[in-house]
Amino acid sequence: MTVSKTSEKSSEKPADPAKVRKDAAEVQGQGPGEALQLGELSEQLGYVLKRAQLKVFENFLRCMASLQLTPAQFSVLLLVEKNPGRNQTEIASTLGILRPNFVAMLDNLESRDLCARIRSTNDRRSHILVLTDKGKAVLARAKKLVATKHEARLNELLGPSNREALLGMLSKIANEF
Amino acid sequence: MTVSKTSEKSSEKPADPAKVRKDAAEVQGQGPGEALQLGELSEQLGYVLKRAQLKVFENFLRCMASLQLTPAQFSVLLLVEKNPGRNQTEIASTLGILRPNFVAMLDNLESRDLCARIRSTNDRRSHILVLTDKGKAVLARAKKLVATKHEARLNELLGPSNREALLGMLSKIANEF
DNA sequence: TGATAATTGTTATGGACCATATCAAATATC
DNA sequence: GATATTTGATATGGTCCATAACAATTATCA
Repeated sequence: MTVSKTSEKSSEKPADPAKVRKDAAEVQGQGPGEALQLGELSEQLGYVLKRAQLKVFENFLRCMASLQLTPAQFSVLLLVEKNPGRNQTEIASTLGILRPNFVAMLDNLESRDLCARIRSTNDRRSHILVLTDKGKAVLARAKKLVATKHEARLNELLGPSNREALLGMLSKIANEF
Repeated sequence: MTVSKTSEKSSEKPADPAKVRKDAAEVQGQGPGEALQLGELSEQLGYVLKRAQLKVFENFLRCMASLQLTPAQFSVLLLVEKNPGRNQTEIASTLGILRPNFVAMLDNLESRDLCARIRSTNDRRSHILVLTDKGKAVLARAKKLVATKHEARLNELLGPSNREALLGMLSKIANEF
């Protein structure tokens, strides 16, 4: 990749490899040799938020290992249980899942006999979604696992009132940001 | 996909399509026709956390549109500025980025003349990372944008003390969960 | 010393997730 | 009844994440 020395749009000096090597030389073998300084990174909301989310999902997956449910799948089952008789578009869109991507997800859940697509009699284009008996049973077990292993862990880490405050602030961000 | 009716491992009744259709019939055209009920979903930490994170990243990208910096790229620049003279493995690992995936990221930043790889004189296997002058300038502008547009938005939404509390709880989750 | 192991940056590759365009069937609109 | 819209589905491409493998270099240690 050849970069013209004078084609930079801005008025800044062009990159000077010699200068960069000189700067780097002053820093060779510097640093305490061990832990890096996070610096302002630990004050960036996005950074901390992302890392917390990864940890929470990781823990969720561990808690659900016996049921083989991902967070997304769990949310689909919860939503279908609460809103039976809705079609794919409605369920997918309220979860922020695009319809094309929802197809494979439902194929998976249906192949495991957790939920079912039924052709609507009102509108024969759409598929009504319902939980199967097995789906209801699995979801019930999943809820118990989440409550006793996952959310309980949160409570012992933050305390119930902090956990409630955290949820409130995150909801506010999710809805009003 | 043919599913044997009797091959289920569990002792539950096999899937009964007629039963499922009957259950679905009771629910055809049900629901208020409009908004779905989120139900327990809005109490699931993982769900709210993920949605908040998406919103925050989305806002971050809008604020940084003029500089074309993603959250991940911003974090790399911040960390290299704070810890000059470290190699790729060190920077990548403290950010939770796997070394193979860090290569393309650095190719990008280097091609834009924001940072540079310098062969270390101590260990000729490793590449020392430093910001270029342009990289330092861009990062300075990025910090200002983040502070005035991004984090300021958070403050006006939550208030400074809540924002601080939120950061503390998220850090706790990220580090101790 | 010299043979072997470990590390660094890199490439290749595959999976998961996300987004867009497009399609046939069914329905809505006019 | 012609046209437009909606629904589920397929194909496809992009991004991010994870693993295996490789050459160059350095560390280990017999």
